[in-house]
Amino acid sequence: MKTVRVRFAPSPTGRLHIGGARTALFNWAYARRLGGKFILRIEDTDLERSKLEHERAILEGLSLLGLDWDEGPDVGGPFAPYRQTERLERHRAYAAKLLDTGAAYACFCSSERLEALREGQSARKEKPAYDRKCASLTAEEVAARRGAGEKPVVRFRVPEGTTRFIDHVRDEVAFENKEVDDWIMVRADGMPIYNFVVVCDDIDMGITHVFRGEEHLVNTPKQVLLYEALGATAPEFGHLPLMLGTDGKKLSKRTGDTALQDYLERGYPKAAIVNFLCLQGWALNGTTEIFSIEELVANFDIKDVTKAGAIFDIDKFQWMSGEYIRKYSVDELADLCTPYIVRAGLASEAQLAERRSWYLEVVRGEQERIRTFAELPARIAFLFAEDGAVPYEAEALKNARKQAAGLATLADYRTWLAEALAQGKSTAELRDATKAWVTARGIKMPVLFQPLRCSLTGQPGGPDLFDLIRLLGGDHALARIDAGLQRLSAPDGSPT
RNA sequence: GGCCCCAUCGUCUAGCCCGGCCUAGGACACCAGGUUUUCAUCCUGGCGACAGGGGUUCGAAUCCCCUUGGGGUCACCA
Repeated sequence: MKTVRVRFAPSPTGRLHIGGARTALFNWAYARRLGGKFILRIEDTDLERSKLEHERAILEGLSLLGLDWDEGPDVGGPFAPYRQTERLERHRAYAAKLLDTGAAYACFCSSERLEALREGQSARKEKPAYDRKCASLTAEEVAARRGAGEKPVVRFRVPEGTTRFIDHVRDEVAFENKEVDDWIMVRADGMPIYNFVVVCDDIDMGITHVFRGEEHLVNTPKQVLLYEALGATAPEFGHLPLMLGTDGKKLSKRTGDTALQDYLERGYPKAAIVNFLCLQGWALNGTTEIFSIEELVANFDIKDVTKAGAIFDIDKFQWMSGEYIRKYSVDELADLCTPYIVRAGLASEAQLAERRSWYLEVVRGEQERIRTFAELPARIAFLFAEDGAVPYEAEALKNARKQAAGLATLADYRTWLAEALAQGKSTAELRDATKAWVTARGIKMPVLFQPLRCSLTGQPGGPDLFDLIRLLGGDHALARIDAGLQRLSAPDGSPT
């Protein structure tokens, strides 16, 4: 059994697409499961759009997800280089060989002619295809036109017949060759094109399995034909179902974030991203939703991948993210959230470090309420607000005002609390004593707690109020109650 | 439009390859209760699908065909 060699071959023309991340993940898992090699290759033959910064970002994204590669542009390997533009010599040699055997031919048709050709075809409702005008040029003609300075493209001469290949996701797929156009392998400027280089490099790098997105399914016959023309054995394929937007179409910016980076910035834990990606087209056993990347590796098989496209369900993703958030220790979660708090401008990293134990309490209080790291700042912003100007959310205000006796109760409680605080009551004592105080007055808990919560936090929900009083500090809590007494009686609850 | 791929709850899926154990299981979302000082967490319950039609078979979500629907792709992009 030959060693499995799979690759992920992104083009550095933008940020890492979330679908690309899943493709990488499945390739990686397949290699790791079978003890094979996972190779990273950069497809940068599109000189216009390829950028080194994109390449760096992509590598970084993969690393963050915990995917490591055995060979690649940064780590090298036995088949270096791993950037396609650095392999031009090899590609040229293959092209020359194909030209030599007649499997490919030079084509001098201009872009303009091709465009006109296509226009005419589609106007006549014919399928757009090259008319093979240059397919029968003699060697002499080609040489003459080259000599005259004309720059031809190189086209693949598609033979007759039917092309079949193994697809591990959907069994065998077949295409009639007559449906395949005489596609361009090399541009007029000498730069080879994707469908051509990918085959050259996969051959040179000994790639045994090609798992990629379903949008490449129609490219496959072109490539398989090329393997045959080159006398090479085609690898086995596996076309992964597309990740769809809520409109049911290929995930695009129209319907949601498409870049891995977007989700990282939105504060989804990496492990949650990996876990969720697994579920788009694959299932561990149908009942286990939460599992680790190690479990993926131990159980992954390309044959178990679903055939149908999967709509990216952000609701489920957020739920899963929350599950991961709750699994962290408070300490870890605090560290993970820190950048988001800093970015929101609530506090600097140094300030949070200074008040580490306070910060940990804050995080502990919100851990079961947030689903992403990025949700924390908005939830705790009230802690950093001016006592007299805590923003009141409409819902909080409504809840507070629903209590007819709320204001009077809060006023009385304010006096009682000041006294209790002065006595140095602990949080637990304060909590118990307050409940006793409420009970003694013969009123329901919310009568006090709603206006109190609104005054203190301005939010309709949140952690235990006595934990909050400790976090705020007694003086601040009292100041906020004083402000609340005023603001709750004002028509719009605005700070005075 | 041609070609190709696909088709189980609203969504992600298990089951399908090797028909019976499926009165189709799980999860998210949603709804209703419970717990709670609120929100959240947590717990309980509910809603909810084999696209349609033909076959094959004692028996089909599972096999075959057709229809319908959806998607992908038709570049000197990848």
